[in-house]
Amino acid sequence: MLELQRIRENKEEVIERLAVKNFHASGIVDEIVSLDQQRRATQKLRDDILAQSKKLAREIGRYFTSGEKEKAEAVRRESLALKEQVKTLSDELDKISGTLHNKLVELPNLPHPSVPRGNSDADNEVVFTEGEMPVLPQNALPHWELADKYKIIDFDLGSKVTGAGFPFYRGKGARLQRALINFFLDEAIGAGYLEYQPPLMVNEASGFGTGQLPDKEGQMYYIGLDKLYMIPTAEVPITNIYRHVILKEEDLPLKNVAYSSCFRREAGSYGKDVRGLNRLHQFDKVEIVQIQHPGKSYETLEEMKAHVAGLLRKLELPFRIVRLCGGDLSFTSALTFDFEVFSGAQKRWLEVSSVSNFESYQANRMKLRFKGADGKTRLAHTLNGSALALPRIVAALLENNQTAEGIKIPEALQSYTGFELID
RNA sequence: GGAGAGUUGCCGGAGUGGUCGAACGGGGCGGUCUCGAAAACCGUUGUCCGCAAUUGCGGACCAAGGGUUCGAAUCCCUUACUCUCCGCCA
Repeated sequence: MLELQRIRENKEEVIERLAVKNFHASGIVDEIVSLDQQRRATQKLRDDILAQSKKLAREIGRYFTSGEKEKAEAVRRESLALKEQVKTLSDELDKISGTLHNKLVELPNLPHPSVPRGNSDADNEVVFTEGEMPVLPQNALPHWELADKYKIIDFDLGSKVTGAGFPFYRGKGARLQRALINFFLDEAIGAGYLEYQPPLMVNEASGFGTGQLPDKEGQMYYIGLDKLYMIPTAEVPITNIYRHVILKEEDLPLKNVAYSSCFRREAGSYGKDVRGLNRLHQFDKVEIVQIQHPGKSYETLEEMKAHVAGLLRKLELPFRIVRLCGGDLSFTSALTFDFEVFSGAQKRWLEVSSVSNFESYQANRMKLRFKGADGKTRLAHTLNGSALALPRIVAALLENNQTAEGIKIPEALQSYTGFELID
């Protein structure tokens, strides 16, 4: 949620910046500014009458205690008239505030000035590339065939037991999952992150806090009986730890890491994008989250990028970093860098991480603040990044490391898997 | 799932209709004292909104939401959560 003051004071800039996200904001911004004016005027009216009414109530109290019942009765009648007015004005104020809030929540976050214009992932800007492209033989297999060949992932069995997009990992496939999770967690802990194991379901307030609700309601699994949402990422529970919290400035930055399964309905996905491990309804991910001082959040974004790059380097995967264009940027993000690994047999780049700065957008929704040295309370900045999501890493590892003898496990991972080869 | 009790400020904990934003204790911050520290003593201590904008004024907030009343932390209703006992259970 954008800060009202910012909209009020920089109306034109807000409209221009949102245009980069292909969001036409002029109408709604005008409405917001006008609703805000109405709200303030109405509150002034109500508060004045309320103050008067409080004064009378105290007077009645005093007359009662001193036994002057007739005087009390007279003032009571006077006060009764005010009551109606207060009620009317309060209802009006609630209505205006509610509408204002609903409008405010419809506005996406402002993109950072460095975000390029564009409509889709085709317009994203490649900012960095590293690693050697795999040279595979003509008959190289895509990962879903390798998974089947070595009997390490069973998609059909998942379909039978649950549905499409819920695979079983088996034998060395299952161990590889565990190894990656532990490797990613250990790396994050080494970089100063505190490990959490979060709940896999969250309530509505948490879904709202990080911005999944109401925007992406249809993308989450919902347990109606208990009104709980399956988490699409650990970002949701981990960031919401700080909902309605005022931190101390010296506590910043807070660095948390969590492994969790993630659940996504992925309504509307189709085709080669969903083949094999490319897109699943349930997958595993290690997520890093930071709460940072507004003046330092972009340094932190760089630090998080460096962390993710380090992981891919250790896994010996060729990768590139992409700056998302306005059209591809999420609703809540100000600046996002995607990490993509090259999957040799599919011959395509697969997104394995998304590192974002949300500035104060999520913090404003969940009222996450910190008290500065000057005693003033300000919104903090929130950031998060996948470090990393497993399925596409596994896809790239399988495809890129396939040999006649089997699939080679990168050295950094061998102490975690306990084997060097999947055969 | 059944029965009962509870949810108050940074923490503990009073307060059952009338200046209660809230006693008292602890903690934090500032000061006195001291070479310094401790102790003691004094003062101070939340968040949000609005008006005026230099210190000022008004309103809201005692789990959340609604109701009764001139007036509610205090009474009523709904929801959430916590605790105790029983049941069930990894």
